Amino acid sequence: MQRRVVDVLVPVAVDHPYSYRAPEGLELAPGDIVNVPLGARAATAVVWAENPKPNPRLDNRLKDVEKKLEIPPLKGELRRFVDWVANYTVNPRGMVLRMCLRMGEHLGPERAHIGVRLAGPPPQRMTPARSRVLALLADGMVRAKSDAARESGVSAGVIDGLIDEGTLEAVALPPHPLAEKPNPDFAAAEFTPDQSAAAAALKATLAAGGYAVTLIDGVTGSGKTEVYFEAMADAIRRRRQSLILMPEIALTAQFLDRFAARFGVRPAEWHSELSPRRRARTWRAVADSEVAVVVGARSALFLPYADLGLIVVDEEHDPAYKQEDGVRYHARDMAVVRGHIAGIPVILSSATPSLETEVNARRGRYQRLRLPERFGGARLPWVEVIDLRYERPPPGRFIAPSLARAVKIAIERGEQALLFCNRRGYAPLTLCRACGFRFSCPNCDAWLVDHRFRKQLVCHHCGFAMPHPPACPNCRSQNSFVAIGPGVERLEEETRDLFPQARILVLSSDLVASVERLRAELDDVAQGRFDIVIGTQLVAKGHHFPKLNLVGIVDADLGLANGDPRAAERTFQLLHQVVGRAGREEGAGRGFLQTHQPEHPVMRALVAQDREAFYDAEIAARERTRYPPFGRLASLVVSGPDQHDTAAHARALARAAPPNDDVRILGPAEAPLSLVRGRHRLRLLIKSPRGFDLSAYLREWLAGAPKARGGLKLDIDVDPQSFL
DNA sequence: AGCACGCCGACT
DNA sequence: GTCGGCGTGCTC
Repeated sequence: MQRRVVDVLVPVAVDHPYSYRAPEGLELAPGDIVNVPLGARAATAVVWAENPKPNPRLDNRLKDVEKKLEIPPLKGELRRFVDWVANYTVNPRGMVLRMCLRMGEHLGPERAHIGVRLAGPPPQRMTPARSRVLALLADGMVRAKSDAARESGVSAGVIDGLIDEGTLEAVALPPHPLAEKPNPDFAAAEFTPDQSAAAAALKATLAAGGYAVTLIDGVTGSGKTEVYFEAMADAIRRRRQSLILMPEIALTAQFLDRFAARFGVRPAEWHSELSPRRRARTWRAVADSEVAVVVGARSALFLPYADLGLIVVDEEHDPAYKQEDGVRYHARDMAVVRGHIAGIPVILSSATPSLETEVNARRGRYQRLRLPERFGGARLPWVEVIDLRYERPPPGRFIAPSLARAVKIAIERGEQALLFCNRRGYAPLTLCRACGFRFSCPNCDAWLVDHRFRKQLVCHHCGFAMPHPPACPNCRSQNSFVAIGPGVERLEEETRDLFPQARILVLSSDLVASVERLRAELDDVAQGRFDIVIGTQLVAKGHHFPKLNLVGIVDADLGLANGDPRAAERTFQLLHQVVGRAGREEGAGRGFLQTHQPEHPVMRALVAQDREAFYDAEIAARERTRYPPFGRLASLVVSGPDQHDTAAHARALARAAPPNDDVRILGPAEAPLSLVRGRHRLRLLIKSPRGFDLSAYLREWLAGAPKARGGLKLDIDVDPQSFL
């Protein structure tokens, strides 16, 4: 007897779907989510295709689909996206599918919420706790059991007791929705003429329908968000879903409030810190069209939207959009792909677009909407350079006198100052004054960073930590250690010394106890409860601090030192963003850049506020060197515990590369971090012309290359963003 | 990614 | 003699 066979993509590291028999009476179509036996276990997987003539060689090995889940099927749109991402990033399709199915194993029936209401005579024995409950419920209304307990200050046991006595009645509550429907007309925004024009253009793009990419190119504080909210309002009116991608969802409390101010309710959130239950509910609600707007981190791209109508990528230039482990993908680029596949508009928003996006806008592939002015007439900060070659901070100090004076004036005026230093800890290097010994990580090719708050020397790459030893491990000298270079903790010390009266807050990811705590601290800053904030790049991201009028960049050269082709672009974007924190509301902001190279194009562009000149120069340089977006790159990193084995494998890999006139292979060479977590790393860089199918080339190469085994590992990164 | 199978060191 | 370490390979 012949039974129907379907090809099912399983969420494991295989590229091709497996064939399963459909049990009698089970209708299966592509996209259906099923349970299948897989080896010794069961897996939740997705029917990828019908299979009218299954491979006869598999005949006796075919297993049955166990069951079809009562979940909306994955749309063809999402399945094509999975195929596309897997192919492009050179990953097994199963691993990409797995990202779509990350809803946890909590998709069972919703846990019933129980409510209680007054339903019978008072209990035989009355107690103070019981009377408080009865007083609360005297109005006869239904309350959730947990609410009733909390509001009357009793434990849940008291409520249960009253239910047993028949005084209260338990009633099933309908599950409360994850997110209320946003109201597109809840609050009309007040717009500048530029904003109105941009919003109108976006609405026209939406009305025209179909795929289109629009760049909202507006200075910090110009109200880009409110502009794309108008497009979103239209999407809501059309009853289609919207996705807003954010680089770091944990820090977006203010954003959620702005959304609520415009639409009356908060949007659904999607990020890694959701509890399993909430994750499952959100996933399901997105698939069921119960959620109209999702604000999420990059993984939200892989949600099973019932009817996605608009994608927004906020701060599209942000490096956090690049997923650096597992399936390596760039969420901005994949958002554009998803928009293309779904045939819907994509909005990219930035004050400092990525070079890729800038080039696409200049070529007219993307529509550009400019918002050149700050909302409410606020001016962009005035930026000046402090040339550290001439104006030196005192020995062992990092704040130049003129910056210190500016901070003093700012806090005397009751304004806030931000000192930016993109280095966690106290000092990036500790050495022995007597013998020159430097503390380095035993597992990595990196210095140990002095963290005085934790009282440890810490490796930022592997987490290795050790207490400060009393004497130099090399020469036994006592008290001979010197801290070299600044970190935020050291700046705090210096700042407390300079401004003993000031209220100072240090914001650094390693000092953040929890997301909630961070949100509270950011709120404290916004409320003016601190005078000086010292922070790493944590402070660069979209927070609105009304009283902040002064920004000092302590080490503007920091990001320029490494040999990364994107170093200048990154530094420009980061410093621009940080400086843009100043003067968003009151008065005119000022920014100071402490630098040893004031003539560097990045510094010049920031001081002259001449972004175009910077892009012109950077685009010309990329064009000359054939770096992205004028050529393509992939990186293959071979790593392993033994240096010689690793190097031998990297060389063997290089020898196996198919000859191709379009492709240049550089290396293997020691990767910039040649040792991480005890693993030696060698890198091959593959350069090709724009438009060349690097993914196909890599697949062909790897199919004929020796496999990495014996502790060796190969990491493939198509379009690498960071060279570290 | 799991999970089983398999081949080498320290234990009841 | 077995228990268990994790390296290797397969999953329709």
